[in-house]
Amino acid sequence: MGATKTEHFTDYQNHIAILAKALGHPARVAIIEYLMRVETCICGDIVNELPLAQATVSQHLKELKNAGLIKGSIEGNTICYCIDEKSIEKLIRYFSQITLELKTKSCC
Amino acid sequence: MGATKTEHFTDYQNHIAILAKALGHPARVAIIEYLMRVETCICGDIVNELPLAQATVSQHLKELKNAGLIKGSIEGNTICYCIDEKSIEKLIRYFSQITLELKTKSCC
DNA sequence: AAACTATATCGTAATATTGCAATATAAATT
DNA sequence: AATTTATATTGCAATATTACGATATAGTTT
Repeated sequence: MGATKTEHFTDYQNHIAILAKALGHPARVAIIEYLMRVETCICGDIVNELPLAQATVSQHLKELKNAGLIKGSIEGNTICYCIDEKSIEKLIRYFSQITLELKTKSCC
Repeated sequence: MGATKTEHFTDYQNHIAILAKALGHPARVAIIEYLMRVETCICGDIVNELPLAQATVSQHLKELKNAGLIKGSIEGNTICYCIDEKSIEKLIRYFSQITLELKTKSCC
């Protein structure tokens, strides 16, 4: 025991959880916000932006990438990381559906 | 080392991360969806809905509650858990802002 | 080619999460 | 009051995450 029992849940539930989990760390939230702010994708600066070691930032970027929240393309020496808008939109749709559904219910 | 360095991030970043982290497990996503679906808050059934032991479900409920995603009110013997709409709306606002900002950028 | 720069990976320690059986608590029913 | 029902807590094992120094990889510059 100890590992998440993903097999008991739907693909959709697992996917939402993966996206949410990737955003479940303030450093990764900060990375997303940084990528949102910068005009160009000069992404090496992410390390300088964050109060974490380069190895740690690289690991966080990897997790965001694995979750599909960002995508990175090699640009010579550097790597250009960008937010994958589609995943953010999926989250918006999901949460919007929840609030919409809640309007029809009378609870607490 | 090993623990998240929350002190280096803003309250807002930490709060978004807390909300996202709470949704970062398929069981908790399933709980939210169940609470969204049911008309009344007969919430003891959550245990029956999920393929997890009662103790595990209780723990997941606690985490959702700590994050502020759900609220529970004691109803005699049972407890009535409900989604806290405000936290979902906060997430919608947050992600909407991100996509809005991205429209003004040209990236990847 | 040697040195430099940017990023990833490895190894590892500290900490957190997941899951559950067993037990505790507390209200409801008999 | 004893039993039942609903939920929470405790304790613990398995696993995952977080963080970082050290090292690897690969493109760039000199």
